[in-house]
Amino acid sequence: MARQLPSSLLMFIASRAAAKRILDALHDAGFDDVTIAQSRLMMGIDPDGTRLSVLADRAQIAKQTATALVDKLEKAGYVERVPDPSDGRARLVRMTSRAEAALPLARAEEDRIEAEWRAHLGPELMDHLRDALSALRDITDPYQ
Amino acid sequence: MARQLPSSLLMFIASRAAAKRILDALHDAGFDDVTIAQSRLMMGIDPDGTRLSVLADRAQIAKQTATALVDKLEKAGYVERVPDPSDGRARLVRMTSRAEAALPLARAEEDRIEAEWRAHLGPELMDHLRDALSALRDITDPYQ
DNA sequence: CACTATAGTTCGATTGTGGGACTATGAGAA
DNA sequence: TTCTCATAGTCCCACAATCGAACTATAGTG
Repeated sequence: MARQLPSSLLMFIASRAAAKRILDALHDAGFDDVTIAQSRLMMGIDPDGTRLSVLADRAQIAKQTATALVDKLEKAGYVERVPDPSDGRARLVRMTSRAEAALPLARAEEDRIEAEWRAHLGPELMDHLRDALSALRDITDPYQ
Repeated sequence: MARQLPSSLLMFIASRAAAKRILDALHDAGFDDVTIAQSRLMMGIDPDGTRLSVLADRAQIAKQTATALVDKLEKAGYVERVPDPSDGRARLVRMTSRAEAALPLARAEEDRIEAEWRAHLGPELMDHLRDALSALRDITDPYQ
């Protein structure tokens, strides 16, 4: 009998499948120049814009990496950098209308996945899953 | 009120935290030249060795990528390539004693994480989590 | 003012990734 | 047998992601 796969690996498998589906949905809708890492960073942007270092923290990447990702997102027209009025050193990364057009598609695909999972597991087990994952965040997410 | 994070993102957060801990444990034990992608590939190797294309399927990467990863693992002394007696085209990727020395450490850290999660969630919720994740694998893992 | 901390960028190197083309071997059909 | 096609793996090449280190500009503090 094979060894039980660790929970973390099972999570990895499921989360990768979901990420791939969301990215495919975006690509199919014409947003075909965005990558997984870029979309992950973009999901951290607040409506009024967010500093790059905050985005880096949220995505748990170095700020040099965030700079590179924002460079590409900016070149592709998804975000723009505007001065931060409250601090001359900082700039706010803000979504453009292009990103705001893509966002509902990503959310819709997320919701679709969530619904499929609920249908597969049944409502009760799915609720347990969400409870467990939310609780785990306390001890696995340093930047919640 | 903030939007609920999708389950898949919560899974991503937790699985990344676990992967990082396992990798750190290996590094601390002197296996400091292995990377996450490499260890992920290595976990797919059967005791008697596994073909490269099978490893690529299991890790869901292209076989060129698997070739590159095996090259590095081989150079670092974790795996070796031996001819496949049943097919002259194929070769079997096999763990060396170095990899077999690292494996229990990785498993121990996995078990430790699993135990901590269980302690944090309580046994009942943890069981529900495992049930849900195992069931989800049916619809998210193309190579189970 | 001087000193230190912070926000962001640039440079350079490495890893991971896959498309395309290629070689060698196996398998099956004529 | 020979021809044809499929498969296993590799090589070449380009690009994305990543981060350490060093740097510039601005802020804050005594």
